[in-house]
Amino acid sequence: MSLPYAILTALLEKPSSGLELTRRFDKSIGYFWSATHQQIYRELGRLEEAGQIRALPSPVPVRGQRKEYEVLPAGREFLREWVGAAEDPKPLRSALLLRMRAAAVVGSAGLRAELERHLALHRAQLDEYLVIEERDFPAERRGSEPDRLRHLVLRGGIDLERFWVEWLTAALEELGPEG
Amino acid sequence: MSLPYAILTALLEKPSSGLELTRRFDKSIGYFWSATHQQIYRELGRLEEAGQIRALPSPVPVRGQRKEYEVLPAGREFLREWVGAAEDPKPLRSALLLRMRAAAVVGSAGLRAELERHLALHRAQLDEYLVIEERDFPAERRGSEPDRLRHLVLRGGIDLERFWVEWLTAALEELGPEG
DNA sequence: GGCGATTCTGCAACTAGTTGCAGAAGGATC
DNA sequence: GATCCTTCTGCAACTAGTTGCAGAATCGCC
Repeated sequence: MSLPYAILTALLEKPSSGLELTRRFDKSIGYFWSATHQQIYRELGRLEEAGQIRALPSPVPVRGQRKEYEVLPAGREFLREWVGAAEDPKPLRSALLLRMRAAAVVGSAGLRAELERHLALHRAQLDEYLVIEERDFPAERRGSEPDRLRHLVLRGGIDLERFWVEWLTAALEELGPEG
Repeated sequence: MSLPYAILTALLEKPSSGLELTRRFDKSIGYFWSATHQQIYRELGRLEEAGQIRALPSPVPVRGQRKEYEVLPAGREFLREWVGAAEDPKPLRSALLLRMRAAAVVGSAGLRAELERHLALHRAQLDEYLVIEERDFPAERRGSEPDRLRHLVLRGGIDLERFWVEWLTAALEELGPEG
């Protein structure tokens, strides 16, 4: 649903082949909209079909050969329209909150270890974000408008991870040593 | 993926028919794992098939007639195991953060109104949660273990909404009056 | 220059979630 | 007692996302 827009954004930031995109979806843009290489290849096909991107001319267009894509004006316009479009937030789906609720009914046996594991994962992700922030958005320099927007996005990621770290910490405290 | 567990939890809290479950998924348990009536009916069928729930005996088992389901011991055990199982957090997918990133590339025209709309929605959800908290978890009373876990879940919802309210407020400030 | 590992692209088949619609039951109204 | 509206259940068809695998190109190594 948002995948085509994610791909257009990524390609505008830098024209890429399918695999390059896949790698960039493992970090950077993928922090906020993840995708597998399969989804990406399929969507590249659709976007090309729709005339929103094109493969840079290459000698032999055969299977197994890398194709670099760039965004066409129609694709840029398509993305521009989406930025201002109305689209309701998707309802929350959190397996972890759900599990806690299940634990209230059938008991919290074994939950503690799992919460600790998630806590470690979220702490790691938070650290990763903080490194990126320090590298790309140093405190002193007040960047351009695009820079400030990108920083805002990263800030969102950071505060979301902080939320999870805090919630998990509180949950572990509440569970006590046995849970 | 988590839907069967959500349904088992809901049915353990109270045996219900498909439609009752659907209504409860529009609030309460559905705040953390939403589902449409279609998903619910299909999953009820599967769970019954698998011997984890059963329809309470009714005179005429025909189409169009309400069926009330209850959880069988196998279903309770199935849920209990899931509570302690290892399951990685799903990567984040936020269309809103993605859009902000797209705005950094193609401009933020029209985005402001959308952010304001989302802000209002998140504020409303937050208020809803706060009313529930006051009703079900008054400050003075320190509840039982299950109560405390349920409160923790609600707290998660509350703090997530607070996060969005704060992020959206910061984003609107950053965008300035034109965006 | 032949061989094996890796890179890059993609097909096929699957599960999860969504949307549109429709039929049966039962109550409300005249 | 016929008609209409609502409730409840469910089928069918769709879109989105995931998983497993496989073929072609390329690169490193001997």
